[in-house]
Amino acid sequence: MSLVFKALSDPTRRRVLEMLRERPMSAGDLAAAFPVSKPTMSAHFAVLREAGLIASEKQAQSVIYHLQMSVLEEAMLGFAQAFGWQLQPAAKPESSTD
Amino acid sequence: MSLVFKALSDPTRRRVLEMLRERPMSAGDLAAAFPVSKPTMSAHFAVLREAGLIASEKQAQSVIYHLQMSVLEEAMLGFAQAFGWQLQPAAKPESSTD
DNA sequence: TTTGTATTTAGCTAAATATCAAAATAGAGT
DNA sequence: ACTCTATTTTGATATTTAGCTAAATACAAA
Repeated sequence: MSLVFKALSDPTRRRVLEMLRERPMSAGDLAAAFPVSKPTMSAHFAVLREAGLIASEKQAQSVIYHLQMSVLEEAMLGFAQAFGWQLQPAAKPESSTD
Repeated sequence: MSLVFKALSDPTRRRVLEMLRERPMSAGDLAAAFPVSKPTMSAHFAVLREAGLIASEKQAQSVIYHLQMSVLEEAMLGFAQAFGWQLQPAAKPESSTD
């Protein structure tokens, strides 16, 4: 749980999670969306991975990251419970179905 | 929001919040519940205070801390919303009414 | 005003974190 | 076997963090 909150304490990493909520994305595509170097982004991915919040699969040269929604949910549920809140998990977002 | 998650990333600080959910407590009483020095606890209180999660009032020699539930709620609501969850806030816990 | 109790600040160390540029690795394609 | 592209690792530096002891502050009480 500490690892999850630590991971969430950085705005870049929170934004990465939000982006991955829409769809899986490659490390490069994610990195391109932020004003920091690719090695720095790689380190952020590592923090998220170690917290269990994202997972990766290799696809040709690329590394595709995807959100592990269940881990995020469990951490939030666990915490919410300690404060007597109820959290109802969500439907997946529509990937701009226009 | 980053400050809140940063504050929550330490188990001692999370436990402090849980204890303050039951009732306001003095710095000393809180400190006595953890196996670290009082200055260390004071630093934890400062982190929680800067995140807005607790507030203090002076009472004679003591400093009484209390939870700012609304700040915690708002941070959680904000985050939950970004992931499409619903969070319903809670009743205050019974302070062992036996 | 001296003493005692409660809490914080100061000053320190060790470990962790965030960032970068440069080098290394992994795969595909030529 | 090269060469390109994508990503991570390495090595360096700066900052932050968690912890400690000792000193300072705040207030009450004697």
